[in-house]
Amino acid sequence: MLDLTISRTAAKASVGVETIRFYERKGLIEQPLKPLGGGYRIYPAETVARIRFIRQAQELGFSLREIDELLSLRADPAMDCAHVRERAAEKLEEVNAKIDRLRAIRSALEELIEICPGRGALRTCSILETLAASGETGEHPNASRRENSR
Amino acid sequence: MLDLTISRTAAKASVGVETIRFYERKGLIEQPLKPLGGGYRIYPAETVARIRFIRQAQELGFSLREIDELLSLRADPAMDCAHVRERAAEKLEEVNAKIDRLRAIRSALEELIEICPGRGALRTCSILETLAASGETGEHPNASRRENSR
DNA sequence: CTTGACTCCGTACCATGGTACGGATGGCAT
DNA sequence: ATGCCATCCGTACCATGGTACGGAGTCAAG
Repeated sequence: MLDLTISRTAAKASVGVETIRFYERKGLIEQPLKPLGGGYRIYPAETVARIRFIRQAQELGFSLREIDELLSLRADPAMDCAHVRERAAEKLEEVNAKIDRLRAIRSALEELIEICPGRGALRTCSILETLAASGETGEHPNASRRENSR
Repeated sequence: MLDLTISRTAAKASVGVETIRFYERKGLIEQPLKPLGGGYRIYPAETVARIRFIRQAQELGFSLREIDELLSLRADPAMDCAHVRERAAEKLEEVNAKIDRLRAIRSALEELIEICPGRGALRTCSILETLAASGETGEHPNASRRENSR
C-alpha cells in the first residue's frame, strides 16, 4: 500500500491537508517525525481513524478541547486508572444527556410527520409545541437586579 | 406575573441579553413590537422556550441555520404539508444518525470504565481502539491540488 | 425632578475552527 | 538538469456565534 503522505491521509479521512496541519498545531494529532535524511512525513493509519473520530464528535456538539479529552482517555499502565474512570464516567453522563435530548427531538419530528398530512391538517403543531414537556430549570446569573416591584 | 422584559427573558432562558439581540438579528427569534407610545419591548413566554431549544440543539451539534430550519417545521394550514413532511424526514435521519454515533461512543466509554480498574489493568485500550468497529468509507474528492470547496 | 437601573441601537471586538497563500524545499519522471 | 507537483512552514484571512461598549432614551422611586 502506498505510504500515507499528508495529502493521502487527508483524502482518506475526508478532510483537507490544512485541516490536518491545524489539528497538529492544536495537539489533537501527533505530527510524525520527518524521515531521517530528509523527505516527507509519513502518517500511521491510526491518524485516519483519529481524524474521522474528531469530525464525528464535532457533529455531536463536542468542541476540539472536549474531543481531546475524550481521545486521551485510555486504560493503560501509564495512567491513573481511578482518574480515567472518573473522567470517563463524566463523559458518559454527557453522552447520555445528549442521547436523551436527541430522542426528545426525534419524538417531536415523528409526531410532526404523523400529524402533518394526515387529514384536513387543521391541527397546528410545531417542534416547540411538541417538545413542550421539557421542563423549566434555574435562572441565569445575569441581568435584572431589582426583580421585585413593578 | 411580571412582564418579560428582555433581561427577564434572558434570565429565564439562561442566556445574556446580548444573545437575545443577536438571535433577533439572525432571525431566529422574532423581535416583539415596541408598545405603541414608546417604552420597552415585552416578550411572549414562548420566546424563553425557543431560546432554550436553540441552546440545547446547539449542544447537539446543530448550527443556528439548521436550528432555524428545525424551528420552522410546523404543521399548519399555511404550509405545504408534503414539503414539511419531507424536511422533517430528513432531519429525522440526521437525528437518528447522531443517536447511533453517540451510542457507539457510549459503548466505548462503558468498555473503558469496565476494563480500567478491573485487575492488573495490563490491557491497553483507548476510545479509538474500542471504536475500531466503525467502518471505512470512501475517499474524499479532495487532497491533491488546492482547487476544491466545501 | 433627579438618580439609578434598564432598554435600545449601532458598532467593535473576541474565540473557535478552520482555509488560503506564498516562498522554500523535496521527489521523481523525462 | 529541468519541470512539475507535493510538502513544509509561517502568516493572513474567513465564517460562525457570540460579547462588550458607548451614547441616548425610558421608567420608577425617592
